[in-house]
Amino acid sequence: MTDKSRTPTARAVAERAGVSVTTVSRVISGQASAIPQSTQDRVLQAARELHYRPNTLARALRKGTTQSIGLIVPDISDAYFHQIARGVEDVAQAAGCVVILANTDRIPERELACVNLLLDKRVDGIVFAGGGIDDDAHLAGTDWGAAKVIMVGPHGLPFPSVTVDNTAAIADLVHHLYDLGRRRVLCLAGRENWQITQQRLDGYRQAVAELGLADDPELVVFGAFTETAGEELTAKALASAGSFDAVVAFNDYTAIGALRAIRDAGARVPDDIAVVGCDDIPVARMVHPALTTIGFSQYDFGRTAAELILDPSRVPADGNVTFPYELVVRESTAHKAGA
Amino acid sequence: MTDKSRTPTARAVAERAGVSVTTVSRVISGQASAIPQSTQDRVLQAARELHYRPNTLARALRKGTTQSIGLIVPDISDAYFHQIARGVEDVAQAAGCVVILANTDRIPERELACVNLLLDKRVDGIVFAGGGIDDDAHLAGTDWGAAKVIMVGPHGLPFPSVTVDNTAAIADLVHHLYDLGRRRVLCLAGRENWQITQQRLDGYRQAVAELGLADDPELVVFGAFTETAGEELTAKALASAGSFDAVVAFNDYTAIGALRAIRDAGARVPDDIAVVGCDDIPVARMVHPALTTIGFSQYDFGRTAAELILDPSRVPADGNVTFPYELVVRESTAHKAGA
DNA sequence: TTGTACGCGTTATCAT
DNA sequence: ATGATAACGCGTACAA
Repeated sequence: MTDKSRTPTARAVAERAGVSVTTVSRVISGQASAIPQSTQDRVLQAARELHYRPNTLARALRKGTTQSIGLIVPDISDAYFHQIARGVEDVAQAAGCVVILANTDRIPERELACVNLLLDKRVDGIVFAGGGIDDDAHLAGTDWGAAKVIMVGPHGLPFPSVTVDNTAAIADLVHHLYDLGRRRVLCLAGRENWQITQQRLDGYRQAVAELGLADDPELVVFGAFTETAGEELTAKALASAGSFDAVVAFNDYTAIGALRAIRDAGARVPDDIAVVGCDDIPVARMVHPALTTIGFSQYDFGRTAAELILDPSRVPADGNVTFPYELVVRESTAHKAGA
Repeated sequence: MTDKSRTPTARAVAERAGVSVTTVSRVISGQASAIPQSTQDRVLQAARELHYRPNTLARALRKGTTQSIGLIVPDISDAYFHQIARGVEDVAQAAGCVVILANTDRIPERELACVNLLLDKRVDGIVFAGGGIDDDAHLAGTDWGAAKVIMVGPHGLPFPSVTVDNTAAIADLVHHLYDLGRRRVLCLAGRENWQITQQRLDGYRQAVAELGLADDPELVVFGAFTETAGEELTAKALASAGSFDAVVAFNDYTAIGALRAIRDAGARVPDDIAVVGCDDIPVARMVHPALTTIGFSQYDFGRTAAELILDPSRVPADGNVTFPYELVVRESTAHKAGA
């Protein structure tokens, strides 16, 4: 009576099929090259009857691979990141892998804690999305073990990454505004210590210099990538800073906040003030006026990152995959009223 | 020279500290009730020097608990579900657990595959979100092993669930439309074989009967919970069905699609046609006109589901946690023009 | 073609 | 207060 009604093991299947556990293992895991069909059938039959499911924990312990990918994001409820998550999960699921999700809120301590948690779970790889904070020193001392790591966005770690040319993208946005007759562009730039902010800020500054736009320090303000932050920063700028005829936000949520602040102040978009965002998350085209922004596929970011983890040989020599982006013009930009 | 530069094990720590692995295990996992501080310090010191991290796989194999929660959703890139995901992950992370994510697209075969994948990973529990399909027969034969399961939304399985009163919620919506003078209400009802659709449809039908509203079969149409489906169904109804002066969509995305179709047809919301959605996802208040809808906290759904998994003793006797909802009135509903 | 036996890294049971 | 040893369930040399 070994039947303690526990979940069946390979041993149980072996007994029932009248073979050894070795044979069971071989049949189940497909290395049955030299096992006659009759034996295989008997094993599979027994396995089916017992509802046998191999214990992936034991297998992982033995083989050193867990068939799992960790996904670290600032916030899964941010549209930018759940598109990435979907891409990672689609690729993983198709490969029989599982995705472990962790949110950091862009807090360095939490980033480190999440990395360690995932590493403890012996994930085969980690997709780290969101871009680096300062120089990512808080993660520099980490022993990543055998885990493959792919970064999504700019960062300060020696791992391959998947990105777009953030600097050029923002520069294009500013050129677009210039072409519409705008000369004073308020910049809602994200947090100053985010690498994504620094890259995009480079684009803003390059374009401002190149086009001879107003270069007023008061026109560059920092804050979170949220609607609330965008609204507050814009309201404050509207009240205190010199006037401006355009807003470039480094994030669509922030731009949507700006839209609201401008409307609440009684000004019109785009007639008085043009507004552009960045990332083209799905809401960008649902708001009113629909948002002009920079579009690229976050879903493909996720897919590609996961594919590189599953097959590191596909990582390009320089360690970077750069995706194209496009300027998506909608209702929130147009020629300046009376110009 | 046992140093093969592999990741250090308890054995390595034991040798360095001059104790046995048993002692190491006790100190590391906190069962050190009877071990003198001096010994503990030596072990902890050695562990720190070697950057020792216990192998959670081995621990899980031995203890039968993985400190992980599976989360099954139709689509993580749907706002409804990523709020839930955030709730689950917040609770899990605080408890030192990890969340494994799986998308099903509401396809029965994928639901089953995801369940099995998670069960193979020996998750301690599964949060199954999205509501049942037909009677959930495709999952009925599953051996859930030791996993605790919590359903989010209506379903056909013998597990506790977290929900709102979907029937009453939709009925309230229809009453609201009635109060505004609307008498012919188009119903965009989700897929006919979803349990969430059936519950909400009950609410629509009850209200229609009670209020004596137009009870035209053509006014009830079925389709996915997407903006596209909402747009197409509404456009078709606008062209073929008798006229209507209101739309009740069982999902905000669907309602947003309706908004677009109505605008494209040259009619005005809410003057000609009032539109309501359900769920109050963040976009609902960002679109124009802002959407009247039923609000409740998906985030709390997620938190609660995770808490019930971590502490099953908190499951109520009847197995159900029902959250309150509220009618959120915005710009998409108002008294009928000329009424 | 199939089986025996060991090890993956931990924790629990019994000793001492 | 501490240690030896046997599991947990599987994969894989090595034998036969």
